[in-house]
Amino acid sequence: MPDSSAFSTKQRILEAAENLFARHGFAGASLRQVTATAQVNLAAVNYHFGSKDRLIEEVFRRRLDELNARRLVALKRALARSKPTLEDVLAAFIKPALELSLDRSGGQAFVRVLARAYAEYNERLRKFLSDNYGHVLKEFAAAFAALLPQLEKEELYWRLDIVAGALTYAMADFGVIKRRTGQSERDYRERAAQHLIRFAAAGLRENMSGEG
Amino acid sequence: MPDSSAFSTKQRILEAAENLFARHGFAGASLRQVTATAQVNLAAVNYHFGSKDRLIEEVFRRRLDELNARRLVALKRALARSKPTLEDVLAAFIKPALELSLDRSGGQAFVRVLARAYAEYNERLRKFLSDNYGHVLKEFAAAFAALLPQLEKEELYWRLDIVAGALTYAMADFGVIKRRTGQSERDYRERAAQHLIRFAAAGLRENMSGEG
DNA sequence: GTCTATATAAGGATAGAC
DNA sequence: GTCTATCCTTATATAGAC
Repeated sequence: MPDSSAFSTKQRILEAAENLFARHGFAGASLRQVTATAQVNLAAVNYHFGSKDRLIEEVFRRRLDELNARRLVALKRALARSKPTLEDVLAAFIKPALELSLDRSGGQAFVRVLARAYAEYNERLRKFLSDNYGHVLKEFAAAFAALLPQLEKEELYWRLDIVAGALTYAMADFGVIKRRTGQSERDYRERAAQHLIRFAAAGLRENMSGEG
Repeated sequence: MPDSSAFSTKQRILEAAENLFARHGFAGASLRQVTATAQVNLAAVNYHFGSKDRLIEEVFRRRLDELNARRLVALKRALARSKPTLEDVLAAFIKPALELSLDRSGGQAFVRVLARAYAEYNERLRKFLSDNYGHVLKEFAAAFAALLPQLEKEELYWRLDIVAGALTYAMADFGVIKRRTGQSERDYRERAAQHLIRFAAAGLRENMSGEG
């Protein structure tokens, strides 16, 4: 019984990998660091995952399957209202990510891993994410399009790209804001989500046909 | 005369490094790849820069010294107007980056390197950037604060964090927007900058004391 | 399913000739 | 300032015992 924890070897590897990928990137974190942190044998990674690339994919799959399922449920609920607003749709996208980031074990690290992925050009990883989760983004884009019918498609996509960048970084908490003393992590992050939603809604609604 | 180009060994290393760091990240791009791409000897990196870490810093310094100098000049000009607007200050920040991204050699790669840096936790790199260029961000923050006096400081910093994320990713062109056929790179990027400015201005102005 | 041991490649860095 | 050759470390991956 070599384990020093109640979790399985596979689980511990995933958790260690998530943390180290968040801190050092995919290329920067080695399997030796991962297995040492997880307190498992080096060979266990290849036994359970086959390769480093497949370990990376599993780090995403473990969280994204549930995250995106929740987003789609929330989107369906939002659109079922009599008068869904932009804020409703934005919240359907953001709040599941907020909840994930508050998850006791590793959620916060994972949103940083997501931000890393956004900046990666690795084709294998991009294809994996696009193949498995691209349909979620498509559904949200359609919902935004329905709520902003006056916008040309190209205009809408511009704005959604901007929103995506803002979301990715804000959720990953790369910024410089200091928490107020005594403010809980949950309060802080809920404020972050509220700010994001209002900010993004204002930008999406802005009428840009007028000149500035 | 082993060079196959008119540029010096040092220049060629910097350009190759910039490109490879943009595509593969700092850990993901090896010095062997860099020197092979630059068509110089492997040992040249250590001779000219001392180490990989210092090469990374020089990749930043080469572009950021000028970029941030231009930003400060533009900011000074914007604030010298009789009634400077949010859009003026945003443009002072964004347009120099736009110009850089249109630079013939490597500017586009560099804005992607910047986006990589944003996601890095590497303490040495963060300290280097903060020590050398932090004062620029402080000046812009002060200008925004003066234009948005009704906002609490924490509120303002929230929004600037969001803007920073949006800018970083949008300038790095990580999104999915397809260029219209026949649209030049310059036209495309100038549209991007205009969108960013209007979007960010709308979000910064939004009155969040009301409930949504 | 987990271990040790190792194959094999690639990494950063340097010594010393030219 | 540039080269070759090499040191030493670290990397991913696997073979085979338990």
